[in-house]
Amino acid sequence: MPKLGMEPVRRKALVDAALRTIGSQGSLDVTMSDIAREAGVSAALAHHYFGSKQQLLIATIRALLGQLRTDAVAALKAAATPRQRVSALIRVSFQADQFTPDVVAAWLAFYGQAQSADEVRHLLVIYARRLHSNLLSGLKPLSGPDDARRIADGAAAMIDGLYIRQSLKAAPLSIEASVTLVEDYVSGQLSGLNNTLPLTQSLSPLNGERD
Amino acid sequence: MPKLGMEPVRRKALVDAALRTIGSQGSLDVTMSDIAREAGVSAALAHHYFGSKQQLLIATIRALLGQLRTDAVAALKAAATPRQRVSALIRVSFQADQFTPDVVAAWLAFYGQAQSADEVRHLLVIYARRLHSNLLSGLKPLSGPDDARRIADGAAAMIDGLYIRQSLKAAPLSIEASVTLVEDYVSGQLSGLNNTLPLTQSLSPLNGERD
DNA sequence: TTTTATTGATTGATCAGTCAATCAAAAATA
DNA sequence: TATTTTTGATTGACTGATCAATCAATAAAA
Repeated sequence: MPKLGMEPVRRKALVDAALRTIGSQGSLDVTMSDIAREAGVSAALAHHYFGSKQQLLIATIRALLGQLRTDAVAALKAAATPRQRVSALIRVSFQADQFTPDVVAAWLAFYGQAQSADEVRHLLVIYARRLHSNLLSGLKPLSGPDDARRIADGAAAMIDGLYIRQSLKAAPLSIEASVTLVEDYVSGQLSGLNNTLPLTQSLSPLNGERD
Repeated sequence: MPKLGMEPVRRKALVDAALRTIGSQGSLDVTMSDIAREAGVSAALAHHYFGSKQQLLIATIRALLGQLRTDAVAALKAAATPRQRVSALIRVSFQADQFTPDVVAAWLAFYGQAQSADEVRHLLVIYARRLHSNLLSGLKPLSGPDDARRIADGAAAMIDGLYIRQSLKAAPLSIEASVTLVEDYVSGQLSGLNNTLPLTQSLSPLNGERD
C-alpha cells in the first residue's frame, strides 16, 4: 500500500478525526487510539506524524482557527460598509459549520485545556484578539474609539457566551436568534450614543445602500 | 485521632480542596490524591466519603451553585425595584469571590465535563435556567414578556462570555468593566423599546427612589 | 537497495477504586 | 470507676485498567 506523499493526507485525516472524536465525546479525554481509529490508521502512525498527542491537539486547534479566519476573510470581502463588516463578523461566528454541537464542544474542551497548556492558551488568545480587532475596525468609524472598544468587548463576550449556552444543549438558541441578539446589542449601543456620526445605515445592516 | 462527627468536616474540606485543586490546575484532570493531599487526608478517605471521583466533583459543583444561590438571594433581598433586581443579579455574577481565576477556571472545567456527564450538565442547566428566570422576573415589569425573554437571553450570554474571557487571562476585563458592559446592554435594550412603560429609573439603576 | 509508510507488541507510568488492618473515642458492662 | 466492646475514622498497600510513547519489524514503492 505505501504510496509516497501520504504525510499531508494522513495529517489532515488525523486532524479531522481528532475534531470529530473530541467533538462527539465532548472532551479532550480521547485516546490517540480513538482518534487514529476514526482516521483509519494505527495509533503508532499518529505518533509518527505528530510526535505527541499534545501536538496533534494543537494542530487541531490551528485547523479550527484557520477555518474561522478563512470564513471571516471571505465574509469581510463581501461587506461594503463598516456596519456591514460588523454584521459579517457576527454572522461568521454563528455560521452553520462553526456552530454544530461537535465544533462547539471541541472549542469548549480547548478552552479548558488552555488553563494548563500555554500553547493552547496562546492560540485562543489569538482568536479572541482577532475577533475583537476585526469588530473594532468596523465599529470605529461608527463611534468614538472608546465606545468602539467597549462595544467590541460586549459583542465578543456575547458571542462567546452564546457558544457556551449552545454547548449545554438545553433550550439552545437558533443561529438566527443568536445573530439577532448580538445585532440588537450592537445596534442598541450605537443608537444610544450622542450621535455625532450618521447612523442611518445602522438599523438595517445587511441591506447595504445601493451605489 | 478519631473523634466523632468528622464526616461533615471532611466532606467540606474535600469539596473545598477539589475546588482549589481544579481551579489552580484549571482542569478536571486532577487525581483523587491531589485533592486529598490538599485537604490533608488520604485518597482512600475521599473514596470512603464520596464513593467515586465523579461524585466528589458533583458535590463540588453543587457547592459552587449553592454559594451562587445564597449570594443571589441576599442581593435580591436588598433590591427594591425590578430594575434594581436586574442590577443585583448582574453584580452577583461578577462578585469578587465568584470571579477569581480559580473559580472561573473551575466553572470552565465543569462546562467541559458537562458534555459527557449528564448529571453535571443537568446542574449547569439548572444554573443557566435560574439566572435566566431571575433576570426575567426583573425584566418583565420593564418591558413586554417577549422583549424580557430576549434581553434575559442576551444578558445571560454576555455574563457567561465575560467569564470565558476572564479565564483566558489575556487583557481580562475588571469586575467593574464587566458589570458596566452588561448594564449598558440592558439599559440600551430597555431604552430602545417603543416605550409603553415608564423607564425613568432605568438609567441609574442603583440609585433607587427613596421611600 | 534505499527510503517511506505502517503497524503490532511492548513498556512505563498513572490512577481510580478496593481492602484489610489500625487506632482511638464512645458506649456498654461489670 | 475500671474494663470491655463496639464503632467510626483513617490509611498504606494493592489491583486492574488505561494510555502515551517507543521500537523493531514489514511491506512496498522508488
